[in-house]
Amino acid sequence: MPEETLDLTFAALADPTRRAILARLSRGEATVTELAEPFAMSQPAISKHLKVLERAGLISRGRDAQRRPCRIEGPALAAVNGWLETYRDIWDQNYRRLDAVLADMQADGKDTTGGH
Amino acid sequence: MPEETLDLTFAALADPTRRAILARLSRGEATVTELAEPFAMSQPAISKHLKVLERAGLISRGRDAQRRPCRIEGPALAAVNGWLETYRDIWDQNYRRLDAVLADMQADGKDTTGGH
DNA sequence: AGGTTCTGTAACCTAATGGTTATGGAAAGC
DNA sequence: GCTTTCCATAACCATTAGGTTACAGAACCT
Repeated sequence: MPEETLDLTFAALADPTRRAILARLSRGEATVTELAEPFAMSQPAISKHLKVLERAGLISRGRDAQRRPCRIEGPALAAVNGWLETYRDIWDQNYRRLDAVLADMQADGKDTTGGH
Repeated sequence: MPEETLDLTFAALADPTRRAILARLSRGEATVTELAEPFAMSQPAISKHLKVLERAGLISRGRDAQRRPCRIEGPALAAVNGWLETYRDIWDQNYRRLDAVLADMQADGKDTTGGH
């Protein structure tokens, strides 16, 4: 909701490595080394990325002995969706078309949706 | 659709000034000076922000004599929504759970979750 | 023609970003 | 107890980002 949170969230999502990490986490929890494995990048680099994602609220970290399993967090993504919703009439063409259809229906009471 | 485009789009959205510009443009076209007016910032700074937004495909610029009217572009925002859609089951679920929690709290203040 | 308005570009500065290597610490395994 | 595994932190480096001031150019207005 706050602007500053959106700053962090969008900034976190602006990196392809971090989006790939989220894609991986969307299929279940994973440890840092598991997350680092697919990338041609050092482990500290991944740790930094995870810190960015955590600060943005996009992931959280638990504890399993030495492991630090990461889990994706929904609310931050929901906030992005919330922001995007305010622009729905702009990007969603179907929404405009529906709007036009509803306007037609209200104009003359005829069913313009049935005769495709 | 391409990863690189998402990079530019998310990065563009990570700045509050640029999101404010988009909010302004969502209510109609505006020139550079019109867009710069609300901000405690120089005009070249706004021009830079507009360049970032344009490179991200979030706005386009027309021509009206010396004016360079800016218009918001839907497809880039639709791309963000498309990316977000692949995570809908994640943030939507949490949304509902939060919703349920809030409903419980508002219902009677009793602990209906069966816990502590 | 000359001045004003609107906008983009260049040069510059500071701070943040994204990567590295080196190191250290906690917990498991032998 | 010693080693190994997993991870974070520190120090450093190059690049990018966001801001500034100064300037230049195009189009309008006398």
